[in-house]
Amino acid sequence: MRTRRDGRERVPPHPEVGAIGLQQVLEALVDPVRRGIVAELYASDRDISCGGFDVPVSRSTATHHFHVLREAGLIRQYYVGTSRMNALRREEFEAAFPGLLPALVGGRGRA
Amino acid sequence: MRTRRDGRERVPPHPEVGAIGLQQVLEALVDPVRRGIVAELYASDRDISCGGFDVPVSRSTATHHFHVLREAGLIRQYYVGTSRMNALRREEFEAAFPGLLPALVGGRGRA
DNA sequence: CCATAAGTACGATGGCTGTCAAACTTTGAT
DNA sequence: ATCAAAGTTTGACAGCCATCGTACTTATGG
Repeated sequence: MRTRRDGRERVPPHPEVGAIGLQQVLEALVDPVRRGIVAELYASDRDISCGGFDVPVSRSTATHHFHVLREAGLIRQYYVGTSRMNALRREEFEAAFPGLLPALVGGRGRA
Repeated sequence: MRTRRDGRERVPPHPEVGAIGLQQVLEALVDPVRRGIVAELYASDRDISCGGFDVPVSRSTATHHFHVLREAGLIRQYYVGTSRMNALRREEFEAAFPGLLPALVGGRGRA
């Protein structure tokens, strides 16, 4: 279905990575749960549904984290059936913040 | 003087960078005031006293920020007279967290 | 049509932390 | 000896945010 009862789009808008500041990105990635989500996506070559992550929080909290990550330009979300898929915005993000993702969720350096 | 009334050393101990986790580092660098301090040190080729930074907070708050940065292994502090000098632990930190400092306080990428 | 699966939205809550002012300490200069 | 400069420490406070449970929505399968 295209429109919903409350009028909101089912897939919320994604900001352009170029319009996002480093502060917002850091506030997103300082949370270990969110960093874990991004790390899983970074290490994977395919998109992952919200329920497909190994997160130690409730579903509603997980939704909150995905929201923050989306608003920070780190992930793109789209629906497949009832599942919401998450894709890492790799190249866009790397262009805007060079070296940041590798340094934070790449394998090199201390954890 | 070497020992103080309360017995504490005037220069508190500095942790080894190898004993610090990424989580602690990010919690230190997510604060814009602290990131500004580190950015000033990163762009400078000499150490800077606590009062020599351009920070928009009170002295006691600044002290708190320097404390956090020191505990996160980002700076080394030593006294010169009444002034407390701050040195960026550049190489040590780069070895432990490759690329992180340049990505966060280096000039490249979005602010 | 009904049940189930997968998320979302909303309110409430608890803990953390950045902030400041005030009092204090140490050092250096007069 | 005093005084000023530079930081520190402590306590208090306000705002934020991660978390959860509950209720709700949407889509799919029988």
